[in-house]
Amino acid sequence: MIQDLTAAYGKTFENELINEIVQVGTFKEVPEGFKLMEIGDFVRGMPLLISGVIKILREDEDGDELLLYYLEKGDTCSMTMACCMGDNKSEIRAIAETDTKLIMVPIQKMEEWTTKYKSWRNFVFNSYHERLNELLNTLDNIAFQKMDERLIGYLKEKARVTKDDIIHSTHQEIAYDLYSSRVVISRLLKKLEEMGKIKLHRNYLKILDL
Amino acid sequence: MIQDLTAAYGKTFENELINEIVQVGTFKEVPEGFKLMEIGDFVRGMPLLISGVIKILREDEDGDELLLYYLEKGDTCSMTMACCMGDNKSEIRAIAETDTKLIMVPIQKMEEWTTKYKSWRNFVFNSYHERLNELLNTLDNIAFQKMDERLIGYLKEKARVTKDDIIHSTHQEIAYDLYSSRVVISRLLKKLEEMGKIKLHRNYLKILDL
DNA sequence: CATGCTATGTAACCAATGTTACCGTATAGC
DNA sequence: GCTATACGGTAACATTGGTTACATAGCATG
Repeated sequence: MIQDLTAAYGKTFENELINEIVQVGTFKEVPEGFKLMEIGDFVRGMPLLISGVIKILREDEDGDELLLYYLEKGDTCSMTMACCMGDNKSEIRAIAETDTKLIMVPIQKMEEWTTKYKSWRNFVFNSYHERLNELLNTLDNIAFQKMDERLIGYLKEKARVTKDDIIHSTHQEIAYDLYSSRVVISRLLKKLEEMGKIKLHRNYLKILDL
Repeated sequence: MIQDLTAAYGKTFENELINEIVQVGTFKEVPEGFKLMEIGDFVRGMPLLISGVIKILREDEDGDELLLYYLEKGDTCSMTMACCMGDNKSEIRAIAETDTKLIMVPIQKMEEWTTKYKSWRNFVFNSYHERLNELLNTLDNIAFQKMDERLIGYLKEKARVTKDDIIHSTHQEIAYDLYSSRVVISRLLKKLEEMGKIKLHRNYLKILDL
């Protein structure tokens, strides 16, 4: 655990803090598809990502969801922090997009470390900052872009975080993430294929030139 | 200035901090419609609202805008804080929705006070927290609601922050805030009037029963 | 290979929203 | 009062995206 932590956070945190994290943190390894957090769950701990990717989703009243953004190595979930100060209920759903390693830190330590370690304070501020920008970016996409542009952006982003030009998703899964319907996504994907930007297959698609 | 500050922030900050704010802060009084911050502007200071309402807008590449949320007494702009840690350029536009009093604090003090005052730290965290939730809320509205629901929400929220059941806006102005077009808004407002929910007039409308 | 399930393709249709155009009316400034 | 302008009403139409329905193709399983 300490090697993982140092590899991912050695430049962010001083050794003393790394040691404290090792003392109180719990190491977790979860497979792709694992649900780390559900809307309405009590937030018991704060996740520090070591490796892998987590996707953060928001849900409407009918249970249909919308991808907000991905968390990657060195990230944490500001929503979690925000929840720690509010009613402690999660506003979002978190699902492992790939196999993921992370460390859970009890939320009680947050306040303590904020006073004690400058590096922790900076980390927390930076996390808020980054998440605020991610959210602003997501908002831009949804408010200002049409579905075809959103789809292209989605494919690019997914390829980036998974480091794979092949997107292992069905049209239905893509539709869920974009808060759209399968038929619409199939339609648009077909157009992208006709334009030579992607190649469609069953259960996956390959990005050629987006 | 010190009376205003104490009235708005006396419960939030200790006296010592209030005194520091008085030392380094600049009192500002701006009229309705005044542009406090433009996208791309360098962020020189952090605003602490004393009274009035400020609306925060986001813009697409064509210059069309979208209302994100309102800032009220006791609020500050987390975006500003976020900007202080990044490239210092504002991501948003800020316009006084009503006559507004505020205090500008140099951004250099942020870091210093974060170390020195627990109340300041809490204030900053709370601001981030609130703004993150506001943004999430805005996102919900845009992603999950139809224009008629968004319009109703807009009218309610505007009535709330201005403490006035009469909305002093033209249809065009409402359309700008909602990132829509005048014709669409006129159409929907007419429907709301037919349902007896509002009464339309030139340059203003009255909320009857939303 | 037969069966059945899942994923995808596609047409036809509908609803919401945006666009263009044109009109009448209120109002401010003269 | 006259006139220019801003504001609002409305019709006609285009576009986007969502819905329903059904066909076909791939693939796993026995």
